[in-house]
Amino acid sequence: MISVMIVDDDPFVSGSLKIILDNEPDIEVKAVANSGEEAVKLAPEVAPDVIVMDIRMEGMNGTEAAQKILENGSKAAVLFLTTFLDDEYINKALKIGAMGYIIKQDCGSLPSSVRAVASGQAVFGGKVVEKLPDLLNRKERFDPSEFDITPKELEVIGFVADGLSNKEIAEKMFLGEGTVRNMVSSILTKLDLRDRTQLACFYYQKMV
Amino acid sequence: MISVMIVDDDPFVSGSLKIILDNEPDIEVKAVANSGEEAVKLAPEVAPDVIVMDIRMEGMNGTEAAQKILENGSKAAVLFLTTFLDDEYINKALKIGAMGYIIKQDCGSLPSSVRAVASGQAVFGGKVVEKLPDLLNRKERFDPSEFDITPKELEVIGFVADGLSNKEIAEKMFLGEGTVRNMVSSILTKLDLRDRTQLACFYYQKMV
DNA sequence: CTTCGAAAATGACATATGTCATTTACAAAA
DNA sequence: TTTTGTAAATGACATATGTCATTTTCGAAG
Repeated sequence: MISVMIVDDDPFVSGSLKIILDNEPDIEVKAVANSGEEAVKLAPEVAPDVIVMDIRMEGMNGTEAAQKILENGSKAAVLFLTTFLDDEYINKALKIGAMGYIIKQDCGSLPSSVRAVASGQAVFGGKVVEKLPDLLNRKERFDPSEFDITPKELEVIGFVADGLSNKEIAEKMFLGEGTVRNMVSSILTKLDLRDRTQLACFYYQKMV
Repeated sequence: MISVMIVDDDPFVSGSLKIILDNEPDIEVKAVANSGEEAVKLAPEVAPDVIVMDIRMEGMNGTEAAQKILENGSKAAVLFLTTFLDDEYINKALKIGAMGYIIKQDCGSLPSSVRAVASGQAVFGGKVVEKLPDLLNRKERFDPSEFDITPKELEVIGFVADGLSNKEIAEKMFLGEGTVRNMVSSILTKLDLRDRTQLACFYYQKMV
């Protein structure tokens, strides 16, 4: 028997979820919390196997609540429900160790998702997983040609973003240190940056 | 009733999987293929809801076979089995639109994973999902207390990673420039880094 | 061959940076 | 009160960095 706690600040939603899950023979809804705060309070005494939680809530939101709960030593698998496909939320959810992230709309698959999560697998809604490859492959939001960045300069940028000094870059590229210095200078001018640290920041924020 | 096709070049494994799945009342193993090539052939006539496939196989491997099958118009949800945690494979699997990626070892959860996949959710083995945040944004968890990083130093790190100079940081924090300089120096020593650019890189790779 | 132009290199310079030893300020503990 | 520990600041120093003007190299175009 899988014990579940439901967390949603909309009573209608949490009620519906309870009905859906209680209808399953091997799932039992042990508690329903109407806020993140309440969930944090209830979690230790209820000790559910799975927490089904809305990610958007008034007051303490889902990720915050889940984080607190997990910090408090709960071994529950957290399954987030959301109406939105928000990269931010996905990232946060993954970071705090959530075991699932599915879309409210397809609540028909909720029971099987709960079971999978309870058995230690991670579950993501189909639409969510479609986004993963893009996130994985770090798409560039930056077009080097727009700024007249040459291929060699692009290489230098990469090295700077690896934390290498001009001297080290020079060795890697078989160039003089002064040359690299000039190239960095040229890059900074083109990108309107001040120093190599800003260049590294730019790289991680806009390029990678 | 969920129809399944099993693909594994090890007859013992595919046999075991068949037994496990056939034991479920709502799952039916319609076909067993012993190679990627065979799977590609069988898929159109079997038209399974779910394909449970080993990712490492002689000849055509799992991702290649799955790609072919999906290209041929199959609407099956592909659930990969693997003994390894290989970033390469995860990436490929996600890219071609696989709906699951779980570890052979925990085959106990296979039925619930199959159900979840069949209902349109994506499933990842627990160990796999632990890797996702890193893959998603190259961030490992970093515990400041491990390195005796003080809260104020943490703030400085953030400013450095915004590309601010020591002077600018000093103004923001109402400190002397020299003080900030010392703090940066202290941080670099603690984290075993050489300069602020490396610190910025560290921030984007390990923190945030 | 000569000319041309881009890439590479050099040298000089000002500034930012990182390290270190030392001092000051200040609050908590004795 | 004095003592003590820590954060903050200072000053000195070597080095790295970024800018700029200039020169060299070298291959392609004439």
